[in-house]
Amino acid sequence: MKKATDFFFDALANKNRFNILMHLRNKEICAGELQKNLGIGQTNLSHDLKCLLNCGFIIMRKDGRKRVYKINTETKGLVDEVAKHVKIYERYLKKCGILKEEKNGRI
Amino acid sequence: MKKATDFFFDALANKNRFNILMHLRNKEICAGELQKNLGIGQTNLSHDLKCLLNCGFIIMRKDGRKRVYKINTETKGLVDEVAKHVKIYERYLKKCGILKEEKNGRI
DNA sequence: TTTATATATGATAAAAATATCATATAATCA
DNA sequence: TGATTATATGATATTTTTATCATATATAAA
Repeated sequence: MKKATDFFFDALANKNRFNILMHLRNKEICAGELQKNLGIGQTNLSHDLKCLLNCGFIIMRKDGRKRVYKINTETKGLVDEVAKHVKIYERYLKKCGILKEEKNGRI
Repeated sequence: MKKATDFFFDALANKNRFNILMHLRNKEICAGELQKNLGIGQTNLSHDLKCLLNCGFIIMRKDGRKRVYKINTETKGLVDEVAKHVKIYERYLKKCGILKEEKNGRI
């Protein structure tokens, strides 16, 4: 049985979803615009936004036929914290040797 | 090409690896003891410890034929922060509906 | 009230991560 | 030195995650 921490990382440790959060750090954006900015396919984006929404990381309001998304305060704090840590450990992470260098690639 | 953030989550968002960090939050432990406490297989544990070590999240010292591991300060801060956030969002995460409820299971 | 735009849904294919297996090394002790 | 304990390594099987496809719905405008 999965625990809250498992769900937390399932939600956050996804490239597309984390990118969405990064983009929402300082402004509200509608789905279509996110799609253009991030280059995520429409279907994936929709699934990912719903996930983030259901998890409570972002909030949504309708504006005509668009849906406008905004990050919530605590999540913004966490995303900033993660970004900070990534910067600190960047050089180690990139030469870990256990984590795969490329998607689908050899170490 | 993977970026630092991708490696960061590859390293941290792994159940075993995050559990190891949780266990190392307040004390040093050797590999064998971690194995007993966490119920991870020897091989996996070894791979995971090496990963965390290479990423700079933990440090190691040899003690006879044992290897004793300790979390570093910044990582401890991050792990605590994550634990805090998991607590805040727990109820939402568990009923996301997009994230799978069980490994290998239906939503 | 038909058409267009914006986004959602669910099934499955494709890709990636994790666990397991067999074996290797390193340190200590008899 | 040979045996034992503690841990590491690399290849591959297994499982899980992510992307894609086909289609649906919701809102607005013509």
